[in-house]
Amino acid sequence: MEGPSIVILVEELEPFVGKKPKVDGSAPLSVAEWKLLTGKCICEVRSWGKHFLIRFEETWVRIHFLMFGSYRINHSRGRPPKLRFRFGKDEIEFYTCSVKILEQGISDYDWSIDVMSKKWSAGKALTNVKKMPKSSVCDALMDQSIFAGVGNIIKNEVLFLQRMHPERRIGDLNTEELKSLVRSTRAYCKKFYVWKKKNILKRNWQVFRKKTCPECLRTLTKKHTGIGQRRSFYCIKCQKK
DNA sequence: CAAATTGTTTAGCT
DNA sequence: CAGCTAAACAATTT
Repeated sequence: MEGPSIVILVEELEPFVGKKPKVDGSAPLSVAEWKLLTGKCICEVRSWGKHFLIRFEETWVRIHFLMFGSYRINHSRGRPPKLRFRFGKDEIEFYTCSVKILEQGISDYDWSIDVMSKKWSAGKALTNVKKMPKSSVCDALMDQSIFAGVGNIIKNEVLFLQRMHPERRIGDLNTEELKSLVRSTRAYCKKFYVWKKKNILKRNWQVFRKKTCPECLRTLTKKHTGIGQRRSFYCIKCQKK
């Protein structure tokens, strides 16, 4: 689940803000931690990168969906959720996710690196990315301390839009190329959000899980790239090293 | 149906 | 100690 999807989740939960759910689930929280959520109302929901954040009065909860996480609103999967909120006839279930109580709240979050945030800063992204000249662009884009919210789909699509090879080194790019990469990443995240909401995300994928380059019709290369060894789909002709 | 995967954390090694 | 690697986790989709 990538950043834009979490923003959509926030919107879907807005109608429940101010309400007091019955809370349960199989998440491994201590008795004391469960107690922090029971009988409390949801005061606020927000996102930071791939983190979904819920404030129960004085307590912040962080849900991270990792690779396989999902959620359902009034449409249970019929297996035990990690976390469940029930409001009268409405229920929300979160599956296969990590659930954490944030002891020190959300004061440590830097909103300026969240690609979906109003406070996002292109300048900061540029400064941060320049600090890792030895890294491949594919790793830089996936670095959550620089581009919080960017995942493997966004990485692949942005690199194709930039006609940039995933294994190019940050240090080999000039400032204009880096600026363009940073801006394109933000822009694509916004598109991802719009397309996902309209349910037309997949049909807009250019290279992710695709076989042929939409530009030259050559067969795309499929390779695990970078330190992260995440799958990259790219065209060796259109995306030069 | 086997394989791949919208991801991160932690332990343990060099 | 910095930096890397393997392992663990987990369930749907292709």
